[in-house]
Amino acid sequence: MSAVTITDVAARAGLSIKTVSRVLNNEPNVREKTRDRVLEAARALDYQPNLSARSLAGARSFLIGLFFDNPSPAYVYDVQLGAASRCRASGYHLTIEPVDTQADDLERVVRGIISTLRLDGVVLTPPVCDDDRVLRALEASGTPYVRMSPDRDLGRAPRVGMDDTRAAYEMTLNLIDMGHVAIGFILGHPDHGATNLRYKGFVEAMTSRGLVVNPAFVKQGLFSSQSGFDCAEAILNQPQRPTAIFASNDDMALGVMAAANRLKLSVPDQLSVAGFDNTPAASTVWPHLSTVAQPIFNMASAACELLISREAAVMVEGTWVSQLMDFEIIMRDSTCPPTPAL
Amino acid sequence: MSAVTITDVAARAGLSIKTVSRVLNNEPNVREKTRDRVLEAARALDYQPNLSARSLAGARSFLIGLFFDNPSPAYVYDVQLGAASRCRASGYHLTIEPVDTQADDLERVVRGIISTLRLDGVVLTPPVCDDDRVLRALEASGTPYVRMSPDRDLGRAPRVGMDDTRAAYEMTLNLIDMGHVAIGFILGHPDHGATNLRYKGFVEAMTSRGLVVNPAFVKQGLFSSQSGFDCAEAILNQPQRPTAIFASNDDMALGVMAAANRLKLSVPDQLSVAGFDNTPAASTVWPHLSTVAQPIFNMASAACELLISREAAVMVEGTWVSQLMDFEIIMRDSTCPPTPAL
DNA sequence: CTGAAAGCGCTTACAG
DNA sequence: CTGAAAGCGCTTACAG
Repeated sequence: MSAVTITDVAARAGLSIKTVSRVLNNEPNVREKTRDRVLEAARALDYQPNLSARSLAGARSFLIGLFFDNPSPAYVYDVQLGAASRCRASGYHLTIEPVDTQADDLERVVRGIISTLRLDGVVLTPPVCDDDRVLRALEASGTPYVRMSPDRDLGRAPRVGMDDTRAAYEMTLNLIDMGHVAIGFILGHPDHGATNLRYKGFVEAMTSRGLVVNPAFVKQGLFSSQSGFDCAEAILNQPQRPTAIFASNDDMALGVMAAANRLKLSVPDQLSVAGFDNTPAASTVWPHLSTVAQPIFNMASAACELLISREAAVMVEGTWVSQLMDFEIIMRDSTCPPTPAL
Repeated sequence: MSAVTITDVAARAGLSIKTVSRVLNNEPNVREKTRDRVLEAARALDYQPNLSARSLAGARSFLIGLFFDNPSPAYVYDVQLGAASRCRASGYHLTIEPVDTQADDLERVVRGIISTLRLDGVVLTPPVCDDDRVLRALEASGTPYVRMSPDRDLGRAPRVGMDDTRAAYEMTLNLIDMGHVAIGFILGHPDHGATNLRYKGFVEAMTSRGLVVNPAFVKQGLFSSQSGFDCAEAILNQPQRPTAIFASNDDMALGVMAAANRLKLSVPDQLSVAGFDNTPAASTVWPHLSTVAQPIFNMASAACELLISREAAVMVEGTWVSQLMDFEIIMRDSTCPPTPAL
């Protein structure tokens, strides 16, 4: 039962608790020698500050909240690892709050969480980051928050993200450089902001290399595996076929591979397939899927960094901080140069 | 900025803060009328108790910790949903603590977390639940904890889990009832307790129906997709082939399907494949995989229940509480009756 | 059934 | 550069 308090440390060091507090909080105006004495006493006693006491007395709770609502588990998991690692480095802890963006009482729930926990900051993942009720509750309470990859209202609050357009652009370029000319594209869900950004990158890459986007090879999907399957069937059941299909997420790409299978088209020899997101399934499926890895871990840890440093709490020159992280293009076995027509 | 405190509520209700505290904590000995007056004042003021203050003054922190180390994201995600929902129902919150069971300073890290946060309880997922250093740190601090599906030392602490043997037994029975007689089995990683339990269920089901387990159809896997692939190749490249293969987890089952594909065996017509775990990939792959769904959400919420009710804190008749939850057998498209030899 | 006092372990002003 | 006092918002004994 460790009941070592700041008083014990002060007694052992022969100093006041205020001085101990100063050292522990890295405040200035402490003599080197005094500092060492405190640190040594704390170590000897294995002192651990009581978060509740710090929180009650001070302005900080050392708690950061992560709000999410059912995006993919793998996404949430990476977010948590990134956020937790940044938090731990500064003595913060992460509380997770699954919320239901469909719920009527969402605003009340969020308000309750914020005020009981006195969170120092909140990280919002899609689609929670685009929910007006959540943002309002946060703003009303004065709780700093950072949005990850928001879709709408980009200037409303601090955010971290990646450049979807450039990523789609580079993936497309990879396909073109392999020799593909006829490339199909499957759009994501029309409600998601990323859908247009990714398509834009695809079109820009094609255009930049003097290739035309064949409208018969572009279909509207919904980000689901089934929609990828349906779109791929529609594309591949035409007299003219593309030699590659770029689906704007991995789930749809898996559907494309299934459709190719059904049509006895072998991947990648007869059809190259590329996805986006680098989900776990991408490296489980056969052949392994070429895809774009989002910097999820880094985005989450950057979000916490902004919260902990309090950069997320202040506007600079009328705008909120906004940070784009580097993605990664991962070429695996589902793509190869097109087989020359025999 | 909501700064409504218990004092405000007391003032509005014309009562002392002690009485307000009694009502809010559901303590006995309060007149019905008084209770109503407090509740109304609290509602009118939109009062939210300050967790830090409650925690500092009282014996509880209203914080439950979830420790995990890199099992599958989908597993962790379900655990979190189950745990968080049970916590929220009682005004508790969940902090997540990714830990590294390979780390040298694991014990120090765990001790630090426990004492700064003053956790009311901890939920441990595999493999953290089998790490002696973590258990020791928890025990030394007197923090109640519940283990989810532990492998070793089952009597050491409270735990929740499922009956792996019976689940494997029932899945095997399903295969047999479809008409399969020659059934292959791929074992899990030798270090995992579930490996033997699942195999036991398989053998018992075969035996109970008077079928023999052909040793040539049983291979040692490692729970990885690649190991499933290798084992399946070994099994299927023999003169005699089983008509069904039961892999003891989904990852290996996906490897089996890939191997079948490579050998031009169509699933399920020429080979039925079953898995275990109901991972997301199981319902993404084509054909959808028949598998066993672990009651992960329920296990996690039961674990929190035990912590919140404090049942996890006391031994009864020399043993810790232990709870087995119901699993679910999910038959999808990767299994069907064997095709009669032509 | 209700309340006045003390105290949980820290940090915040304020002195010196 | 260091410290004594007050107080954060609750709950814990203890009275009545």
